[in-house]
Amino acid sequence: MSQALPCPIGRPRCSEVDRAILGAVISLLTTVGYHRLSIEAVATQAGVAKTSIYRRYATRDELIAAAIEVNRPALVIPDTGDLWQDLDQVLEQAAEVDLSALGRQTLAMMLGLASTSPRFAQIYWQRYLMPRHKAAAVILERAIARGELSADLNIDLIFDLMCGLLYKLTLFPLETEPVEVYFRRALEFLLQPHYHQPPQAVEAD
Amino acid sequence: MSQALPCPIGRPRCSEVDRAILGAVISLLTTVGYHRLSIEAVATQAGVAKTSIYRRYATRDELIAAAIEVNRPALVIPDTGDLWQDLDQVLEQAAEVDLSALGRQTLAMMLGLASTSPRFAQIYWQRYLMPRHKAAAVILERAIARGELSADLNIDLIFDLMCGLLYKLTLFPLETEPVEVYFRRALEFLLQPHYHQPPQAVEAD
Amino acid sequence: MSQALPCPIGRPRCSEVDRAILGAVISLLTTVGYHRLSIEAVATQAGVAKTSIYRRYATRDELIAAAIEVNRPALVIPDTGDLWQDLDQVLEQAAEVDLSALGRQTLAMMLGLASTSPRFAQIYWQRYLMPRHKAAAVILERAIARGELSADLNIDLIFDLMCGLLYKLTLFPLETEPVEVYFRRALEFLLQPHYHQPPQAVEAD
Amino acid sequence: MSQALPCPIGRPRCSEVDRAILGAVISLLTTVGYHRLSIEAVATQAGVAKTSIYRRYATRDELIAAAIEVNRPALVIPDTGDLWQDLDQVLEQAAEVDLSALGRQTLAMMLGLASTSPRFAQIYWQRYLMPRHKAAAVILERAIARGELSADLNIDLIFDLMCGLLYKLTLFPLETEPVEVYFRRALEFLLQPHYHQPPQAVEAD
DNA sequence: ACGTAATCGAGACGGTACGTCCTGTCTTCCA
DNA sequence: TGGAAGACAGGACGTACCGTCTCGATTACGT
Repeated sequence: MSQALPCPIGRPRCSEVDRAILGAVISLLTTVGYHRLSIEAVATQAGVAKTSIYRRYATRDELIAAAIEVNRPALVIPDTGDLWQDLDQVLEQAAEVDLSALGRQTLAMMLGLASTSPRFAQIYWQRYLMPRHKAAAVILERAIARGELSADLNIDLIFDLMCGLLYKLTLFPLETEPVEVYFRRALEFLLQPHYHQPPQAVEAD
Repeated sequence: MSQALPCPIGRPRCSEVDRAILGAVISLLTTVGYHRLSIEAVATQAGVAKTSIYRRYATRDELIAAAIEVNRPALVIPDTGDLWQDLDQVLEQAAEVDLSALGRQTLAMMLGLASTSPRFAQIYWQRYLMPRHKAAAVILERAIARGELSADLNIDLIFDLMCGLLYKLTLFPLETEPVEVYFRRALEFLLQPHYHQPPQAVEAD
Repeated sequence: MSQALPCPIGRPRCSEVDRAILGAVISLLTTVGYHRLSIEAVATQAGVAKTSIYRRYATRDELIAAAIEVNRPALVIPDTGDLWQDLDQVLEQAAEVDLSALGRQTLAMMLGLASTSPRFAQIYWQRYLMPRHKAAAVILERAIARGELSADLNIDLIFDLMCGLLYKLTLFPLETEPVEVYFRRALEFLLQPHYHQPPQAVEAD
Repeated sequence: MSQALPCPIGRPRCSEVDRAILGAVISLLTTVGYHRLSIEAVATQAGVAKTSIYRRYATRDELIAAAIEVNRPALVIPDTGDLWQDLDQVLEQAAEVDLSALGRQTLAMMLGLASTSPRFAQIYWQRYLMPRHKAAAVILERAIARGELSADLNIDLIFDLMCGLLYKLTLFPLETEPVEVYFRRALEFLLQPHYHQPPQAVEAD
């Protein structure tokens, strides 16, 4: 839409300001959290006028969405040729992203906002969930193609279950064992009924 | 502990006021939602002085927690003698509770607050999760005792997965089919490996 | 009115409480001042229930009036036989009373309240001003009788002038010299035209 | 000092708001009086946000001081060439100012606040007292220069006495005669010892 | 070189809600 | 009945942000 109108008459926006704003948002998100993040504080911390924020973002949520958007990590779909090597790499990425301080803040925030604000839910859905869903599908379908998994696998259901598990563990962290281990066990449990004939592979643990 | 000391010196609190406050909170939660619920509005709607609210609850969150606490539905653990009859009753209860307007509001709120406020997380954990976890355990263990399921069932994992699924579907409602149906399918999928026809399979671990 | 009804059915009032209240008022008057004196604070400091204060005094001003009433210093009218010895004793008394911490507080308070509250003005008038006016009249009339002053002296005017001077100096303290000295000079100036050497001047009026 | 820097960065203050605020203060002072004047009421009556008041004035007293400051009447020093014509004009001005409803309110307030708040005392001293003191000095010195009064006149003392008398009569109004008459008699009494040789001028009354 | 037009800082403005403090009344138990 | 304790409705406090606005100063671009 409106293909980046190339004739921006008037003084162009200072990209320094852009960066300062989003940086301040990230900084404040990790320190005071979503609820206590005020635009006034962002302006102060960024050394920027309030007007410069309101000019760019219509609402507080839009501002925050933009901030976490630029900090969104790249998603790499592994292709090692082996199901579990692929999955382990995915789990590793997830651990990096979702279990950092900012990552947990972000995720928790998303959970809180998704229901309230359809707009937020949509952003999260498009930017986070869809790509990961697609990545999961790619990996699993490759495994099916290789004959590692049976074709009757319900990818959607498994994705939803793992995704929900991430939410559950984000809100109520485990105390007994590292999250990554628990995650892997869950994944093994979910995939186990679908291993193909060479059943001896099941022992892998 | 401190068994409700029965000699509360001074004028006793008016229970009418208690009810008015919590009622107003519930009412406002369903209308304007968590974020826009102001204590001022609660006081007005309840026909009560602001001080009477602050006297009872130290923070807004405590107030809201109390309000949804009293509106918490009773949890009934079914015992029909049949696994799937029990499970269907549980699912039905969950549908009633979690998919009503207030239920979804509440759940979404909890998700959003649990990470922010440890206090909230704890309340939710103790009041909601623990009882349901226990209920699930009871039902499944009865089924195991009856020989319907194999004993190597990982109840915790299955509970976490279902619980997470609830979160996922709360945040991102399905459009393809009713939630209850999807839930049931998930449950079937998770329990399927544990059906107990060939008793000799039990040793596998 | 209602001459101290001697049949106080029920439990008699605890005079300990009376004293505690008035003491707390005086204490708070000198520390936080009139404006910031709250009944709540009086109750706390006196170790007394708010009710016990309201039962005794209808308004805050009444309470304060009562407190400074009991602390009112006795007025002694000197009679040395010499005009200036009498006056010096009066000035000394005034210095003690009006220039102490509590005295200045009280006086300033009275000045501030007299205009606002007719009731306060009346109390001050009756309890403070009238007695002092009378004392002044007694002293000066004795001097006239002794022939030290001429009889055409306008006592009222001189009293008003000295009284006003007290107010003025209370509000705007002198920096150049001690108040007592200034007062004495004022008095000398006011009485000077009335010294009585040539007795034939008396007829002028 | 700091000569009114003419480059006030940021949006300039709306002078309309200034006027509305101070107007409301004056209005409320005359109606409800000093003690019951609430900032909330000022904001409401002025049709202005509370913040706009707090932005300008740090305390309630500062606000009130500013309000009566702008309503301060101009002081005109008469110069008729005759002592008593000058004095009568001054008395007339004083009567107008100090005996109006607002004038009495103001004066009473000043008396009450001067002791409590040094700030208030200073304002009153600089804005009210000093100018009037100077005016008195000018008039009396002119009279001395013209030979109407003797040079040994203690202007400060006479000013203090008259000033104090004003306070006294403000607090305790006369009932026997108009204030102006009493004032004039006091002035005559104070100046009488200083009339110069042509003693026949004394009869002026 | 000069107007046009947008950006940026600073901060005023009308608002809403906050959480605290105090008021004066009341209700309850204990002595 | 008096007194201690404290709940209650209500009012104002002073503060923090909200989102909008009005400024002067700056920075580009097309004449």
